[in-house]
Amino acid sequence: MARRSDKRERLIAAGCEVLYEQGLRGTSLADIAERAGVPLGNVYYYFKTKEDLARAVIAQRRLNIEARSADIEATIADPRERLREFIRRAGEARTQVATYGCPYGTIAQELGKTEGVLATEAGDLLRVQRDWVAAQYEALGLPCDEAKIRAIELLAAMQGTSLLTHTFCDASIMKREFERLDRRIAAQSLQ
Amino acid sequence: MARRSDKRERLIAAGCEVLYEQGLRGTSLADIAERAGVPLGNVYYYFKTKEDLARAVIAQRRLNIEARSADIEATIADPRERLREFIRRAGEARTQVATYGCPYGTIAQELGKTEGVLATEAGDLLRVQRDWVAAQYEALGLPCDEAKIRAIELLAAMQGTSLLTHTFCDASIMKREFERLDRRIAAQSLQ
DNA sequence: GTCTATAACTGGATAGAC
DNA sequence: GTCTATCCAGTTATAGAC
Repeated sequence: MARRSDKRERLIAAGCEVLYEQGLRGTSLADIAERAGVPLGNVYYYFKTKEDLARAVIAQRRLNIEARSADIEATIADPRERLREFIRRAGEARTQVATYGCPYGTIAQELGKTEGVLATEAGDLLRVQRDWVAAQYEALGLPCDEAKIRAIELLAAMQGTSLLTHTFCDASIMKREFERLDRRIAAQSLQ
Repeated sequence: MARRSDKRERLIAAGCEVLYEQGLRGTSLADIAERAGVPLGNVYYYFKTKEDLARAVIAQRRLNIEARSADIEATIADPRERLREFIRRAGEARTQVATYGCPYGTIAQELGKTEGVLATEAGDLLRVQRDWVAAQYEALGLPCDEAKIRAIELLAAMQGTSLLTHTFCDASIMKREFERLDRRIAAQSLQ
């Protein structure tokens, strides 16, 4: 009867967690199956290959990013305040970041090295954020090129801070630097 | 007669390359042995385990960092100019960074996720750079705490830029952002 | 649709000849 | 010291019973 089950969703959710914690190469399908409470062999009914599951996990992460952006857009009208909220929300994850790194940056970096196909989709996780940030800068009156440059500058600061926060296992780094970024945005003149 | 051979050095050199290109988890001992021109089984005469070889590779990277710092110190007296030279030299690798990421940041991030023992030693690659940069800021008259904060801020900008350069495979990002950092240092007032 | 058993393969590590 | 052959554990993936 092709009755529905939530196994597929559970596998994706578990995959999100474990891939974040251990990276793709450090994770076996058995790890994911166990976390999801699904027998190993059953995974292949829902996903043709490990790469296929990874792709679904990345797609889910992307949906999360887009949902967050949409939520900020729906509740805040001023582009500058939107950027500040974007920074503030990212900064909330600092305890997790200190343990596992940025969920988007770490996967983009790991997969960017070798996994040809997945590299692009993982990179999109940063690309969509760059585009959204750039759109806010444009809305603030910057020309398209300059907006994109500023977006990269902001994302780079966030990603680099996350990397050091992770490497030094020190959430206070992220707290301080993200507050600095917030102040910079608040005060920034956009000639 | 225990005659010397350069096999150990070749293995470390090959390991430096391959680990940078593929990450630790993406690299087999066979990969390294092949690149070094050493039979697989022979690797174990020089290194007890794969982790042991990785540790030697990281130690080599650290020596490279320290040699570069020492060289800058020996040729440039002014701390501000030393920092600018530090940024300039790092920026020279931008083509490689666009392909494989920062050799220090990527390994720190990968090993920081799971490898307990190696994580610390990989993290040291960034720690020694932070300390050296902080020492230059101190020499410029900043108190110890503030110098450390500025060092983290600078390294974060460099690391984040490297990550985006890698993810977007675009060396021009690194060129532009590192030049910006250089100008910022040159103009920075240190009250 | 679900699950067990297992095939096929990869990769770290060792034994032992030379 | 050097190298070949091989063991063994873990992992992806499949076959086939239920």
